[in-house]
Parts: sequence; structure tokens; C-alpha cells
Amino acid sequence: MLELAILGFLRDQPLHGYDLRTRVAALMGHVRPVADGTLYPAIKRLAAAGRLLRKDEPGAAAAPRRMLYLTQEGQEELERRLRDPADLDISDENRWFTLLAFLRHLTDPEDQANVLRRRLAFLEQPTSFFYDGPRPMAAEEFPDPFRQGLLTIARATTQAELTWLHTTLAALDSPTRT
Amino acid sequence: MLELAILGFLRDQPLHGYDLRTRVAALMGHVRPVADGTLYPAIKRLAAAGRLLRKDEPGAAAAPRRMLYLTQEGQEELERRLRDPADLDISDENRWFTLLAFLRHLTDPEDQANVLRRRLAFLEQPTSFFYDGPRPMAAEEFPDPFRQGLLTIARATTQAELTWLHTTLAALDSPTRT
DNA sequence: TCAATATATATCGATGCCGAGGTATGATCG
DNA sequence: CGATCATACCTCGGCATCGATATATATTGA
Repeated sequence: MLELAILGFLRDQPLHGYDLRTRVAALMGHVRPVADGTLYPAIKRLAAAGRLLRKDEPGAAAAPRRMLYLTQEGQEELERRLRDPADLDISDENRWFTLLAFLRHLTDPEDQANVLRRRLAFLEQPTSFFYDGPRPMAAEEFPDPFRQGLLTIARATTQAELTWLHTTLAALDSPTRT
Repeated sequence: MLELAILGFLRDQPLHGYDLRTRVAALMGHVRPVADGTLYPAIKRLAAAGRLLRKDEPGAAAAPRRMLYLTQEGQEELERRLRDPADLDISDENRWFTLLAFLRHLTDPEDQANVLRRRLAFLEQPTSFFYDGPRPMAAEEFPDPFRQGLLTIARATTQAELTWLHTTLAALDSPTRT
């Protein structure tokens, strides 16, 4: 997921590690901060795999920087990951949001729609957080307000996203206008 | 987070690993499935730390089971984790939901309210996912519908949770009635 | 002039998680 | 009677991440 974010940000423009760090922090950092010890090894992995190139430059404000450039290889890898994400990328909210942030880099609207449809299918399958044996339990059954809140919030979230998914899919499926 | 869930479920009743597996899967599995290779080592860790006891029993339907009992130690550990969660437990949605699922096990309403207040403070701090230099960018500025959706959904989610937090905190702060 | 701060990159040990694989039992069905 | 399935538990290699630590430079302010 971190690697996806790196590839995604570099798709727009070359960046150095420190800049990347602030952007990644803005995107997912308020939820789960990214440590230096995670970012730099990830950059190294991607460079070793030929997905990006590093070029040393004198630092603008201080120490010298290593500018990162996405290669053709890297761009293809980004598109692969966006077009055909793992199930976990669809279901896990953090991963899904990262995917969404860069989905515009898929050029074919049909590919984009396919990804959205997978998320739609995931959200539409009924799930309960708690069971009484095989029987799913509704929010109202819980005497404690916390589990009630859990279910209430989850419901509201799902509802908001479903609405957005439906309108966006409709727009993607009818590209005739404008 | 897995360990919190294990301690939380065992707080209600003794369970064997397989049963625990289905409950954990219901709680967080639709988002991020838990592998056997994660669950059993976690049980082992908790047992080694004296937080739970294992007792062999003949299996009800098939192979023998190892019943898991929460110890006094384990109960205290659960309460510690609930009362004084790490920042990541507050900010990361998956972790936060897990915490919420077992927050009722804190006996003091003031402790519960404190945890909710931390989440409230987190949600109230302004965050933007994307920046143009130092300037945060609003949803409307994005030409692509995916980043727009990202911000729209995030906003709706936050709104729903804030509403719930305010009403629940009000209820916790005025325990005079009933 | 010295300390602190922001910029900028990197390594390393510990840890938790994943996926694949392995073992065993009792029930059901052909 | 054998195959298959659901139940039930566990190990191990590999890997991503975290937190701590280290290094170096330019600016700012005391």
C-alpha cells in the first residue's frame, strides 16, 4: 500500500524522499503515520526492482537530496496494481482509500468502473460484526452504547459510500455527454 | 489489536481457539481476515505472558480443543489497554472499532468518556488529504471524481461519528437519571 | 559563536503478520 | 468401507513495518 502511494505520487512528478514523506503523511498519516524506517526501505525496494530511478541533487534548503523518477516499468506496475488490486485493497478502508487517491491514473474508464464495481460488491454483501450463534445481531440488541455506535457508524459510512459509488458508476458508464 | 480482541472476547466467556477464530473473523474479518498463523501464535504469546490459561477438553464435534480462560492478569491487561490505548488505536479505524467493541468492559464511565474524548479530539483536528504546497485542497478542486469521492466519504463518516460521540458523551456525563 | 531547528537520507534489530503446509478426529454420504 | 468434509490445532519461512539511532547540511536566533 505504501508502495502504491509512492508510485502514485511519482506518477505526477518527480519527488525526493522527504517531499514524498510529507505527501504520504497527508494522505494516510493522520490515520497511520509512516515511519522513516518504512519509507526508505520501500523506496530502495522499488529502485532495486527498476520501478524508479534515483538521481542525486544538491539540497534546496539543506542536505543533498535524491530525486526519484518513475520509470516506464514503474508506471506499468502502478497501472497493474490499480487495475487488478488484491481483495485486501478492496476491503481494507486504508488500502481502499489509497487506491481511490490514484485511480485516475487508469486511462480506461471501464477499468476504473471495474474496480468500483468490486468495491460495490464488497459493500453490498451483508455482514454483521457480532453473532448469537449463527444469528447476526442488530445494533438495537446491544445494551451497551459502544457496540451500538460501532454498528451505527459503520452503517452510515457504508450508506454514504454506496450513494457515491452509484452516481459515479452511472457517470462512468455513460461517457457520451461532453 | 488482535490480542485486544482475544482478551475482549474471553472476558465474556471461555472459548476455544476455533470459536475465537469465527468471532474474530466476524468482528474484523470482512475487512481484514485473520490467518490461523496469526491467531495461534497470538494465543501462545498471551498464554506465555500469563494472561490466559489453556485446558484440554474432548472436542464436541471432532478433534480435542484447548479451552482458553482469561486470568486475573489477563483481565487487568484488557482494562489497561482499554483505558489507556495507544494513539494508533485512536486514529486507525480498524483498531478504533476493535476498541469500541470492548469498551463496555471498562467499569468506570469516566474512563470510557476519556477514551471517547480522545477520539473526538482526533476527529476534530482539521486534516486534508492533499496539499498544493502548504495549502490544503478542498474536494471541489479535484477534477477527478475519485479524489472527490474520497473526501466526500471521509467527511460523511466523520460527521456520523461526531454526532454519535456527542450524544454518547452527553449521556455518559449525566448518569444521574434512571 | 554556539545551540537549536528544519532539511534530508539511511540502517538495524525486534516484532507481528501472512500464506503455505502439516496433523488429527469424528460425522456424513455414497 | 472409503472418501470427503467440518472441526480443531500448530509450525515455519519470509516479509513489511516500527522505533531507535546515526549522519550531514544550512538557517535562524540567542
